[in-house]
Amino acid sequence: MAPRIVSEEDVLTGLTELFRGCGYEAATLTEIANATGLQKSSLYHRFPGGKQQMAAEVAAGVGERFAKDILAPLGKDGALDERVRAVGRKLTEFYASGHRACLLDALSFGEPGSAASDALKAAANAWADAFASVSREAGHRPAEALALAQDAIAAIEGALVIARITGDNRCFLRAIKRLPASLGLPPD
Amino acid sequence: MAPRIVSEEDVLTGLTELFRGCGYEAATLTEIANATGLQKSSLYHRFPGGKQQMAAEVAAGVGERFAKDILAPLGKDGALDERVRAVGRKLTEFYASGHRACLLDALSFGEPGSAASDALKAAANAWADAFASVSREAGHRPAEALALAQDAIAAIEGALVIARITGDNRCFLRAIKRLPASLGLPPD
DNA sequence: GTCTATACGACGATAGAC
DNA sequence: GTCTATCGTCGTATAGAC
Repeated sequence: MAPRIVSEEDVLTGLTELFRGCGYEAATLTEIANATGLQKSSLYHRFPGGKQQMAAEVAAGVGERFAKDILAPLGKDGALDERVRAVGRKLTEFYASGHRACLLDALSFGEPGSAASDALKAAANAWADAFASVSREAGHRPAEALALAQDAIAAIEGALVIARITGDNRCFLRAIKRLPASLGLPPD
Repeated sequence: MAPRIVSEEDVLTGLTELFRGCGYEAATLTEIANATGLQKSSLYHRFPGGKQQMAAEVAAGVGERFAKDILAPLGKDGALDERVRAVGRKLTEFYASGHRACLLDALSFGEPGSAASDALKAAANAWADAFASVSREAGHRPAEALALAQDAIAAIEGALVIARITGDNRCFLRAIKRLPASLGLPPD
C-alpha cells in the first residue's frame, strides 16, 4: 500500500475516540491501526513505548485540550454565571450530550501504565481546581469550594456512567443545568 | 493436583471481585482461574458460555444481592430518614468507603455480551426505582422522584470514578452523607 | 466435576525493505 | 516515516482422562 501520511493530530484523535469508546484493554492494536489509518509498525515508530505510551499521550493530550478549550475560558472576564453556563455548553458538546464516555473512566481500568494514570490524575485535579476557583469567586472558602467542585464533577462523571448503561442521558443534562448552583453561585 | 471443590458462591465471589477490580477485558482466564481456585476447564464446565457468561452471571448476581441486601430494607417499616441513613451505611460498606469500583462501571467497557449488559441495565434501573420510591414517599411527584433518584446514584458513581483516579474518597463520603437531602427528604 | 494437556487464533511488538 | 511480513506469547476455548 502507498504510504499514507497522517498528521499527528489525526492519529491522536483516532486513538482518543477509540480508547474513549471501548476502554484501554479492549482497544487492540489492530483496531488502533484501523482507527488511525496507520499500520502497527508505523504506530510503534511514533509511540516506541507501545500501547501504554499511546494511552499516556491520549490522556495528556485530552487533558491539555480540556484545560485550554473548556477550563481556561472560566477564568476570563465577564459575569461569573455566564462563564459557568458557557462551560456547561462546552461540556455538553464535549460529551455529546452525555452519550460519549469520559476518558478518565475509560482509561482507568486495566493496565494503562503509570504515565497514563498520572496524566489522568493531573487532568482530574486541574478540572477540580478550575471549578474550585469559580466557587471561591462566588464567595466560598477554599476547602468548601474544592468540595463543591469535586461533587459537581462527580455528578457529571456519574451521569455519563448512567447514560452509558441505561441510554438515558437526562441525568447528564440535569447535571449541566444545575452546574451554577452546584458550584455555589447565587440563584438568579 | 487433587480436585478442589469450590462452592458456586465462592466462585461467583472471586469472579466478582476480579471483574470489579480490573474490568471485563483485563480479567484474563488465567487470572480468573487463580481468583476462583478452579482450572480453566472447570470454569468452562460451570460457564459453558465462557467469559461472557461469567460476566453476565456476575452482573445478575450482584444485582440480586444489591437489591436484597441494600435496596429491599428501604421499603421496610420505620422512619424514612433512618431507612435512608441505613442504606447509606450499607453503601459505604459495599463500596469500601469509596475505594472499591462499581461493577456497573467496570463491566460496561469492552464486549461483555448482551446478557451482561442487560443485567447491568436492570440493576441500574432497580436501584433508581428503589431510590425513586423513597423520594415519592417524601412527597415528590413520580417524574421528579425518578430524577432525584438518578442524580443521587450518579453522585455516587461519579465519586467512585474520582476516588479511583485521584485516591480521594471524600467525595464519596459526602455523596452518602447528603443522600437524604439528595432524595428530597426534609431537613432534620 | 475437576484435572492435565493442548489447539489455535489474536495479541503486542519487531525486523527490515523501500 | 510508512510499508509487508513475521516473531513469540498469551488469549479463549476444548479434548479427554480420572
